[in-house]
Amino acid sequence: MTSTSRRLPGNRATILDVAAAAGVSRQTVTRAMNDMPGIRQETRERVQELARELGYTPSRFAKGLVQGSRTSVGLSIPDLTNPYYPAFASSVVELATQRGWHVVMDDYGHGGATGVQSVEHLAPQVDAVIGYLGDAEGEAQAVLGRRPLVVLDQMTGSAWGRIRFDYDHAARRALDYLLAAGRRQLVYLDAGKNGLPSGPQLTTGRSADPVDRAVSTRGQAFARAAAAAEIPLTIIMSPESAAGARRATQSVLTDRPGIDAIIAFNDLMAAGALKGVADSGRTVPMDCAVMGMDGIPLGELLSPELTTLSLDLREVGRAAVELLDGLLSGAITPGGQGSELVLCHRLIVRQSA
Amino acid sequence: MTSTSRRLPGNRATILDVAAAAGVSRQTVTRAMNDMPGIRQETRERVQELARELGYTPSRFAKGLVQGSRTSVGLSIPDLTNPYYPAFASSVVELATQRGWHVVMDDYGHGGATGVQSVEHLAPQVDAVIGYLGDAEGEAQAVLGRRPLVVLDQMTGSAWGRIRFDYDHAARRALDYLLAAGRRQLVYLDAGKNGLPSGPQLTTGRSADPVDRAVSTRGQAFARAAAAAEIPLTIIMSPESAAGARRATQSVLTDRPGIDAIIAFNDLMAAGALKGVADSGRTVPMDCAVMGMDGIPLGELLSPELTTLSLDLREVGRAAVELLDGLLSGAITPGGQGSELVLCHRLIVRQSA
DNA sequence: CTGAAAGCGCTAACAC
DNA sequence: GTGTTAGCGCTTTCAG
Repeated sequence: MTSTSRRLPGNRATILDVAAAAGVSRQTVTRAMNDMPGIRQETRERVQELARELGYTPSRFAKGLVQGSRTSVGLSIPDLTNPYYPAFASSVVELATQRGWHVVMDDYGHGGATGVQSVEHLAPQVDAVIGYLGDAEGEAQAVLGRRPLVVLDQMTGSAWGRIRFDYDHAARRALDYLLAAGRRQLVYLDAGKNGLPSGPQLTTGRSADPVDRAVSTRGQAFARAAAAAEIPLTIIMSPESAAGARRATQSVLTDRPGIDAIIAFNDLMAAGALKGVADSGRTVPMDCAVMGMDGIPLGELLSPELTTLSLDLREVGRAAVELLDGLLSGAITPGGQGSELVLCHRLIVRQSA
Repeated sequence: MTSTSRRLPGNRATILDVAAAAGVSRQTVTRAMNDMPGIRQETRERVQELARELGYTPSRFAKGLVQGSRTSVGLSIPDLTNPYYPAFASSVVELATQRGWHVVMDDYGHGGATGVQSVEHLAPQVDAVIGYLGDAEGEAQAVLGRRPLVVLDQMTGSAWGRIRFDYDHAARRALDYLLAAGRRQLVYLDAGKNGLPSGPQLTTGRSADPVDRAVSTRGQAFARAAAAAEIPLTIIMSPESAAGARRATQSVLTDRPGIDAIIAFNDLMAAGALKGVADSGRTVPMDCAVMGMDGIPLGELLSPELTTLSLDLREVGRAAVELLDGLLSGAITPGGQGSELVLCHRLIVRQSA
């Protein structure tokens, strides 16, 4: 039996085991392990060697308890599979790391979990949460108690920090551009549950009639903008995926051959729409323009390259981290100055529109 | 001064503060907070109310110390910006969550950090690490001591668990396919530092001459396969990005107009190569085939859709998590049965080759 | 139903 | 240089 196989997996060695093995006090072990002064080099090395043999690893809990550890922030994300989120996460992780924070990631979309459940999962482990929680029914801030929560793209709820996007601005920019380019038969390809192949269609415009509840916040902004511009806008629903968008696009193009512009809920769906338009034998942008929303790098790789309402995800990540930083330090108070930010999309014209 | 503003941000309320405020013992507070039996409903509610007002949150360190918390695993990733990694991470997070594990994510690519540094960063916070560490010079397993490390795509080092990819197999499959399709002038577009616009080129094949050190593991596998098939293969280097690959492709196509197939280091670079070929006025796949490697969803969104050596990232994630699970439970021992897995790529023929 | 005591593993402060 | 003491905030065990 070697010294390394002495203990069972669950039975981790403690500082006392090392101290006993080395015939020193636990304090000496601490000094050796943390490269602290006031210990003879020889002792230090002997203790470190023993620690390694015993497989000793300081308990992060005991250490955290006595030292107060680095702050760790939870990052709650609905779907890492949509390139939007990793791009955002990448930025958050980078900036958090710069501040010495740890990031605990939760991708909650898989098991059909909700944003609030994700926060509940993260809560015991973190000092704060940044997240895209969806339109949470539950109260995520309450779960966190006194620890700050920064939510993105959410209107309701009582999160301490909030980052919103000005979809009305984006919709106006998009419509202005498309209209100026002579587009007249516009479709908004929305993300939603009831996305049957020939799903529900809903036309608005030339009036300020309230839009169907199923329509997303983004879709509603476009409906408002269309109404204001007095042009009709057909809203169709599809699952939030490229494949879903492709099918929905094929189907709407069959139903309404005159369509000359499609605005998609996000870039991923726009990529699907691009395919769908091509499937129908049409050319983008000549026969039909396609516009995305998000500004993820993917857009530049498509052919034709995607015209999109871009968000600069590095800036969004920076905004979230800085807002959280302010909340954590007390420089920003919940509901106070700077606790709510509104970011605007920028229209990036490439080839697809 | 309200009761909620009583304490400073750093000065978190402890269980004793709540107990004092409620006029009960700390044990009663514990019972109230954790929904344990043996407490009157009225007392429970009163304590919970007070706790909320004081912004009391149980210290995760104290709790972990006494209870031994959920295992938390570090996920070390070089670059969330390459869609390959989030696809992998997504799978790992999902499966880890199913097991009740937490995932601490570290995207170490930004600040020019190395994989070993990433592990050092993660180490105080986690019970194990899964990671793409690159070809680490340092010894990451040593940093973790007795806690398991599972590395992917790494030949050297003494990680307890290892998942490798059979690049020789992949290279043979690719070359067989391309050769059968009549391709004769092949280029391997490798990822590497010295990727000048008209960077170093290196031709191999018809002999088993050892390949330049700068060439990646993947590139070397292709060089071996080309030598075995006795066909020449030109290896060029480019930065590991779509933009870099695009430039490198343009430049090699100018230098060597006869090229009829490009195999890229990964799908992201293949996307760039697609653009580069188009830039040069050629058509894919007629004039020049393009083949990627990874099998990320992006490939299906490109035009033409990318033919690629695909890996099924959900399976890779599953393999990593299951290997770690075995290591954690002792079912798999370092260096023993099942501690090293080799996964094979599958050729997915779409449109680009 | 509630309280008091003990101790998780570690480090800070002070002895020796 | 090294050891001793105290205590971080919580839950477990055992008394009341």
